[in-house]
Amino acid sequence: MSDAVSRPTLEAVAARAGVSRATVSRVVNGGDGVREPLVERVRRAVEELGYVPNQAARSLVTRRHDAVAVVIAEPETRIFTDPFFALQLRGISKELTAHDNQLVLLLTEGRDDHARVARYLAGGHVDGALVFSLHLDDPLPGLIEGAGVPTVFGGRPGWSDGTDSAVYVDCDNRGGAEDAVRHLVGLGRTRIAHITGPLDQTSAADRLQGYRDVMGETDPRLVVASDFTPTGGERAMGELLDRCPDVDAVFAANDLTALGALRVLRERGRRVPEDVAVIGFDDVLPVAEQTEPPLTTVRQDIEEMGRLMARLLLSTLARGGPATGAPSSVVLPTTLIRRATA
Amino acid sequence: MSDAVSRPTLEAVAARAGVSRATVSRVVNGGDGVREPLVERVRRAVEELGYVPNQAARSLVTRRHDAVAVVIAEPETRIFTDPFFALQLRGISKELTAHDNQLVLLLTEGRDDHARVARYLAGGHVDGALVFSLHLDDPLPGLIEGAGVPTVFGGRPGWSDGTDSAVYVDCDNRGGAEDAVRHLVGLGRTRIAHITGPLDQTSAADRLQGYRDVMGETDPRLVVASDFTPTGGERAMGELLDRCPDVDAVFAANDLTALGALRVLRERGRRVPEDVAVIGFDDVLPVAEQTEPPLTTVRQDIEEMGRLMARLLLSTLARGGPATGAPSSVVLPTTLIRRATA
DNA sequence: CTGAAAGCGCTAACAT
DNA sequence: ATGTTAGCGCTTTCAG
Repeated sequence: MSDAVSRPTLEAVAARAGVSRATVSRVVNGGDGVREPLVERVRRAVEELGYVPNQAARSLVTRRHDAVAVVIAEPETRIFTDPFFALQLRGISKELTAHDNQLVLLLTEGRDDHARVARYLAGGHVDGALVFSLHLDDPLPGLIEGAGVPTVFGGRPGWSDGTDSAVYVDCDNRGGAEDAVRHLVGLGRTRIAHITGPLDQTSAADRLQGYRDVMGETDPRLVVASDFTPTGGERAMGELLDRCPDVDAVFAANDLTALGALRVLRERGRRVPEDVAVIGFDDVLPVAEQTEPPLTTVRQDIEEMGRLMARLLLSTLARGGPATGAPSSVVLPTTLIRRATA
Repeated sequence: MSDAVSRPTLEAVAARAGVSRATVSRVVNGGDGVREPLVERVRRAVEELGYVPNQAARSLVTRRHDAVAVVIAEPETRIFTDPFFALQLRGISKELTAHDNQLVLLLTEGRDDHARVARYLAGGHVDGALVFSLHLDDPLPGLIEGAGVPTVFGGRPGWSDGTDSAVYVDCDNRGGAEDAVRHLVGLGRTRIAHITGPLDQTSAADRLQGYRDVMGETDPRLVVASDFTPTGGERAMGELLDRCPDVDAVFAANDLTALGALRVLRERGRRVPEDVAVIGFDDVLPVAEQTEPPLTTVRQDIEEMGRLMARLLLSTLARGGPATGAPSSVVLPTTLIRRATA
């Protein structure tokens, strides 16, 4: 009820414990250099008064907030279809929590929101930022750079300038794609198609590159662009069947796309994997395990990537700025998970 | 880069504009009671220096943070399967953003995290809280009550004491369920089953109640408990078919459950809706529109519920505490969306 | 309408 | 090892 008024201050605790504010502060912040009996007395006073430090006052002097922003700049509705973000968020949340940091979520709905986000980051409300889903033409990285906030990106950023300086966590999209396609080749398939993701994202572009690495020059009609969604996958698969009725394998850019593709294949009476083998990417369990038949896919450890991003950022912050031997980007390996579709 | 050091202060702006700190503060906070020429001068100084107010310093004196916590206490993995939370988050985010408030996300993974959340809320880091997914035996509401932070709940809380005081936003689960079942009855179905959600959540309990309202006394074997997940829906549908092979309609507690049920029905060779009609609940588009056949379901406006929760909380905060004519809970209507399964 | 001054609650030198 | 003191950057009376 009437709380704000009555919150005890350091002063109050000090009075109660019969010590100075400084001593209480020391105890509250770890208790180093304070003798045991005093520590004990202060602890009790804190307990009795239900003292909780005022974060604003603390931040004002330490210039730290123990909070990091998570910026999700997905203009489209993918966030709401793909468990990807939720998983990543969970990893981030776990890691931040373990280090007593708070997660400030910044969702952007479009260009208009970019300025707001930039302003917020520049405002020094948070110690750092974790940024997702950049597209090639995204103005956000520039704005963030300008804000001067330590940042780790989720997925390799695609813009050209200053690429080296950007720290990111990604999975080996290209290598994973190569594995997938090689597997298809090993199965004896010869008309192997690829349904891409949005090619203005590096993850999609890299997977396409992996496909090309293995396939070399192929019938260009075997590559059809899509957008990481089930509906997009359906449309693309439809086109594919129309253009190349003899297709005998499909590497879909992600599991959701594969889901759509499977649906169309079934509708059109193609047996999977007998007539057409299918491989996805991500291994988002609720999707991949539940398709019919269960999806063979390239697994990336999404939650771990989230955790890693947070860890990287926190370690950067701990070193006091990106200057001191900044940690570098991490690219995690992928694994091909064989289920029933290939 | 080296930013924190160089961030200009009110003082700097004041100096540049040739006025006092107080005047700058007034202008920055709306400019009431400052004459136009001065306002203009100050604005320019702010612009030129790129001044951004220090939130910590401001909070220290105003005792406001312009931030609210969103607590998602979903012990299970539902968050990562069901677009429900993402949609709600989006609604909340939009509303908060519109009022210059920040969203602090608190994800809890289990009982251990409860204390942490309670401590955080009690710590006065945020002005209020939006809390989700309470189960009947959840200790969180009590802890939150204790923290003395204005709170709005997502979904009717189920615990018995002090229920009246809790403000929540929910949809008319019972009424929606009644509509669904009545529709099934109108279709001439007589063996209408219900696959429930987790009955320790009021949303699931209320939907079951709605089913009972219409069905009255029925074969108890027609009601089978589940958990809002596709896998749960599969299992439940399987049991149902074993126990009551003559079932001719199913009202599933949510769309994901319906998804699982549809899968099993297809596997077992039952035609939908000819042999068995199916209705879901939620109308989460990516799910409901994409089932085979498209799902008839009870729609609730999830994003709007999120927006409403935020609006309610903010208005409470604006009035300066829950005391002054606190806004009361809101229950939104539902609509039956007829697609192909019933 | 504007300025001067007093803190908000805390940490971090600096003394002791 | 503990206490004293000086702010962190801002808002808000209170004078003028």
